[in-house]
Amino acid sequence: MAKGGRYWLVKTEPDVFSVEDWQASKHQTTYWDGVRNYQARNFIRDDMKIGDRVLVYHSNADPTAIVGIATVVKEAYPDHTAFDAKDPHYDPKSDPDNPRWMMVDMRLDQILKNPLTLAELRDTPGLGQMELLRRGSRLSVQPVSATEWRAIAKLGGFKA
DNA sequence: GCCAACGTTGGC
DNA sequence: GCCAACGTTGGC
Repeated sequence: MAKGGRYWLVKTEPDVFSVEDWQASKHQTTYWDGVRNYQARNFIRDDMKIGDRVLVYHSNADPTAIVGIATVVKEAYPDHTAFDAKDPHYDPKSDPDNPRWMMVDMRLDQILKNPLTLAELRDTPGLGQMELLRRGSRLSVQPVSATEWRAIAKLGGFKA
């Protein structure tokens, strides 16, 4: 893994694709489709690199929590689900010759034994600046600082 | 370029 | 299920 890699957090709704679903997938690897927000797309397209580490967050869940950690294993390529009229994330404005939406592949490394709930994260000193905790934050792919990553690793009992 | 209307996200 | 916050669309 490249040193100096970046850290990220991605959201998923467990009713749609849970960390358990992910673990059951081949080689614990999946493509991260369905991102339909330009800011998140830009992170995927421009900044996510092989070896970057990723926090996996369950949104619209009970409880909402960081539930796992993952690693980027393939860099940005077109999100083909945008071209599929039957796909829930279909976007007729994404032209296959000039794709609007991108995705990366990620491998799930670990499901946390103790999920870190949103409430718990809010109570953790040093995480005040985290994008996830910002009021009204909706970014589904967001950067995490090295400091935040270390604090969360300590809380979650995984190696930073 | 402004901004109202609309659709979506996501915590609670 | 509610609803606040947000992003996008489209009329002007």
